[in-house]
Amino acid sequence: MPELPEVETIARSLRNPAGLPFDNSGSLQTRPGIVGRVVSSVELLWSRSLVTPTIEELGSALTGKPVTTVGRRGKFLVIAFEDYWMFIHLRMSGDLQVCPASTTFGKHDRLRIHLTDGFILLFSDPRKFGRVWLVRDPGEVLSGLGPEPLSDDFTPGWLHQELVHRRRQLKPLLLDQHFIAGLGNIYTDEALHRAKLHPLTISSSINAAQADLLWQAIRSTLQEGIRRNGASIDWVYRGGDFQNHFSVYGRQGETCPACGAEIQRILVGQRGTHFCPTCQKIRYNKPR
DNA sequence: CACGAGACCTGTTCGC
DNA sequence: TGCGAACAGGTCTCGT
Repeated sequence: MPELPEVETIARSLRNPAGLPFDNSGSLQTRPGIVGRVVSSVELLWSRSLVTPTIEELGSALTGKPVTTVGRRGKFLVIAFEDYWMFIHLRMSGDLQVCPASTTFGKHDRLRIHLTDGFILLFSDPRKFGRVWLVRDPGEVLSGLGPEPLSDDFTPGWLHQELVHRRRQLKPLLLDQHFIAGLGNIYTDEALHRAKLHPLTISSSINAAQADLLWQAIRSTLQEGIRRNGASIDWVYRGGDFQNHFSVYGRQGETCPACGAEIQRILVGQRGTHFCPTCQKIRYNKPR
């Protein structure tokens, strides 16, 4: 489910003392933030959800400790304590929310962190792909991640150099978290459409102007996703709105909003890939 | 180095 | 209605 904008939305809601008022649907209560709240106990319901340390060590490390800050790095949620960093990756189907302590167990609950003033931080995950780490050194989990696409480290010049430096198809390259941290299947397809680049274009063929367009497309797509509180599709609903503004993702057979041509769906590296065959043509600028 | 296939998982939707 | 297949927002590992 979650890519950068969805994780950012969750991080903001956990940071906001009043909870984030997602939208006007009425189906979501505002959820209180967790910064400053103190851990009273932890429960692990699916052992593989916790990578490190053991659940006993997790409990003794955190009991009595307040949450100091909440953030995000790539698709990782970051929950900081005095001497420890907790990282949570939601993978395909994970979710993180704050519930009243009286909330009964859900079928998909994986980790419950009880807080002293009547709330539980609940990690749930139907598909069990999500993972939680508690470490003293953040590099243990985050080393190897590419730059944050919304940070100042990420520039058109850097992007062009890195694209030309490799010889890979754009779609799998943009999905590679070592290259850029945070893009997933939805936002990659949407960004490539905005940049008018075919997903199978070889990265080394991109010129500076195209790299500049791609840079802008990545930034604007992610920013719009965040502004709309992320995208929610299928049975996992979290209040985001971006799913109603997709240009290509999941729209195979429908018309391109830019040109009216029929959106195509192909498989690239086992991932469904959506694009407009008219707007996004492969051009070889540097054929070899 | 780059790519494809398989693994890890459960739930929903689609096609016959 | 039933049932198997296909598909799902992610990432890792292995073989070529």
